[in-house]
Amino acid sequence: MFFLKALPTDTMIARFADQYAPGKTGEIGETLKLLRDASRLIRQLDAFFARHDLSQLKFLILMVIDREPAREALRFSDIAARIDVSRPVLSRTVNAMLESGLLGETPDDKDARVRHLAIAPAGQTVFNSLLPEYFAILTQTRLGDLKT
Amino acid sequence: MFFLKALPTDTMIARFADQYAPGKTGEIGETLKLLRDASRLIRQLDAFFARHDLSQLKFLILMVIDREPAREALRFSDIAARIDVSRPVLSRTVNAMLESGLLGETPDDKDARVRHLAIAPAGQTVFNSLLPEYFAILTQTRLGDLKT
DNA sequence: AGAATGTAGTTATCATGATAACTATTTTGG
DNA sequence: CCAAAATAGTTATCATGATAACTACATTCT
Repeated sequence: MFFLKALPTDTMIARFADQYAPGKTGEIGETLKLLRDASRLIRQLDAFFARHDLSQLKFLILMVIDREPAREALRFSDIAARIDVSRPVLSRTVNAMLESGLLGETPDDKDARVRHLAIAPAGQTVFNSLLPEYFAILTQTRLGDLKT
Repeated sequence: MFFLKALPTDTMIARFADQYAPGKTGEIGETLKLLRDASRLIRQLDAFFARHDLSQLKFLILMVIDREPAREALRFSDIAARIDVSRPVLSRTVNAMLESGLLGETPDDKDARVRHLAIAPAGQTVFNSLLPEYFAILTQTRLGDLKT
């Protein structure tokens, strides 16, 4: 993600927008500001995960398995249903996490296509160790509260 | 961008967060919601630009040149100063826009390294034609107002 | 003047997102 | 029971973001 460093001033927005969305200058400014703040937060999170040889997606995969109360493992398709990412990317990422020992895999007895994916001990350790800073970043950097 | 489809419930967040950021459950939930909504808006914008053979970055480049009141062209480094993107990506994108006729280039008389980049007629036409829908997307999809 | 430093932008390489088309397996329906 | 359709996941290819290291030109300092 990236975005404008300096947002358009309301005057600029009005110059553009009055013609197309009259009276919505303030609303557009608000939305642009939130977009920019979101892009900054995403960057902070990406940098944080990269420092720990992880990525947002890998972290989310650990999270959706971990947060499932009644189940030890999720199927590939269950993970896909919970995270808004394309299946090929999920496939690639899950394989990398199996390689690096963050996840473990068991086959299905009934259906040879299905993969059951669980958090491996190393993955649980990493996940637990990152949670505090993850929440710290989320609470420090409230969207919409950043200064312009 | 991508994100969780279903956000963690407050109960889940509390289960994770109370240990690390006690009492901040609501705040964390808010931030996650905004992040998710931002990621959806970014997707909508990306899809919109892709339909018109453009990208967010190309559109922003046109915008920062267009919005400069006193100047016809900006230097490469001026554009880099206004958009929060890496120079190599900017370089690649500007070159593509020159190729496709959205931008025009003039050299600097004093400094052979410098490129002055202006919006070409075709670029101006495209930019003007996309503005209405761009603003429509920004106002329709207010961040934080999307339903969960 | 000429070496050293600074500045403008590029090249090379990688990471991580997407879609389209594919293989393999299971289920369905005549 | 077997062809057709549905489902699970992968492969191939591309788009677009990043950093590190580079080239080329300009400026500074002795």
